[in-house]
Amino acid sequence: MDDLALPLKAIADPVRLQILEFLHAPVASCCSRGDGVCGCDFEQLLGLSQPTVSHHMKLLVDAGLVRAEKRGRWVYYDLEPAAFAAIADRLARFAHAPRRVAT
Amino acid sequence: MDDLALPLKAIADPVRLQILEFLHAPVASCCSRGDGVCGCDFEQLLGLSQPTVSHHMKLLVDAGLVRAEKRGRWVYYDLEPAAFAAIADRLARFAHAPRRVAT
DNA sequence: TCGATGTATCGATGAGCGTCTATGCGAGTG
DNA sequence: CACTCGCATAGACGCTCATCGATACATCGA
Repeated sequence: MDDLALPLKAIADPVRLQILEFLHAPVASCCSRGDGVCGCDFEQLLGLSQPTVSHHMKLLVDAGLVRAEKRGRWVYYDLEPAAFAAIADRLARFAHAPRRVAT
Repeated sequence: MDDLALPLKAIADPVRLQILEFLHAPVASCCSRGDGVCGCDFEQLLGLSQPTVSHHMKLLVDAGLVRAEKRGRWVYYDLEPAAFAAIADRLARFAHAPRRVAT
């Protein structure tokens, strides 16, 4: 119920949605390797400053939606599929309404 | 992509999540009838003022998540199952990552 | 060891949002 | 018709958040 608000708030932002889309299907990258996306790519992709990108990444990681792995000087990001599956399930419940009015 | 932000922002709030939960499985109501929930019920359920409740309802309706039907003096609210199914599908995509890095 | 580079943190600022009180509108009820 | 009641709107206040520049930290290469 309430724990849904945290990850949903993290997703409910155009910038972070774009980040998730890119993590889901990455395109060109300066130092990505196929098993993760380098953080420096987002700076150019989103047209935002580096601190802002770092801020959004922290939110996504704290919400459990994205996994961050530090490899040497870079940080590689990847989606956390289980988190999205859980949220999707919770929302799908509203699509199958029991609609019984108790007294 | 971006059209997801609007409904997600509407859901990503503890108060509105509680409203959705109640619409999904209503309990006691002063004037509900089984095919919708009277707006006056939320005021007491949420412990918020009437204008605040009206504000949240407007957000949910504008996001296409809730349907409002005016019957006489009251307004009855109901979930819009298709909207939640669509959002759940979009989020479920992130749980099934293609993970192909194009150049 | 020193400089370069990627990232995180700090402080400030401006916009957006949730909440309230006060008020207006519409529809029943006496 | 006048009054009541449910709901919507307007304006204001406080808080959160997205964003930036400046700076600190960490790691790699020369």
